[in-house]
Amino acid sequence: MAYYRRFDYPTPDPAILARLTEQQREMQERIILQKPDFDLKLIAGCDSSFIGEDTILSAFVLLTYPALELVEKVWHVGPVELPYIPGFLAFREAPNLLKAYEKLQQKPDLIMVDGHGISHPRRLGIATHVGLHLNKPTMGVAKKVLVGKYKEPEVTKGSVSPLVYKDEIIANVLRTKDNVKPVFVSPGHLMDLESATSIAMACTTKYKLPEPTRLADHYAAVFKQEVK
DNA sequence: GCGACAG
DNA sequence: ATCTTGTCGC
Repeated sequence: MAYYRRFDYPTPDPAILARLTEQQREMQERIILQKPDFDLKLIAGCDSSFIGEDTILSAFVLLTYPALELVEKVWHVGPVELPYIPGFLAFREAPNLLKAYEKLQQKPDLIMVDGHGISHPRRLGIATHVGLHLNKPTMGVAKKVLVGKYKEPEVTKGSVSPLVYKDEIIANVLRTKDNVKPVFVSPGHLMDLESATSIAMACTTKYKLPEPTRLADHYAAVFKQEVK
């Protein structure tokens, strides 16, 4: 079987990739990056985990802000259509993520997504993709870089360093815990880099991951066990 | 042409 | 993402 670059993923149909790339280019025109005008009271976090090869479980948690108390947690299981392809993660995971979102009784003012926002080759990381679909403020918190270069931030919590791509700052590399690998914070949609960075920091307690993402991660694992 | 590559 | 034990350091 043919493989995609150095990964063990089947080579996707070039025609399909061309279509998805075009779709991202169209969506790119609708991205709005600005200081959010909301009064942040409820913030959501989401994450997905896989159950087998082509079945995904997505979880959403809803927290109060700035107290960060859990008020709701939901999940949804469904099939995935595409293999993982760097740059096209949203087409694989967003559909199921959105179905889980619909199950929330209350809707958040902002959604923190695990993955990148505009720190993507075409500015369409999963956080931006989801924000455009819901017309809702979103921001991304990723554990690894996708594109861009940066200098390692100082090892103390709170240190930041810009992630630069094509002469533009597309994210902030944020140290959320002393001597622990930093996270990459970027605006998704209806959001700006500065706000995203300060909110990520405000949501960080004693762990590396900001609470919305950390709890979504946690419950995704818990729900996964219950489903099995 | 050779690497790099979210989850 | 996922497969997986012990181990080093704060």
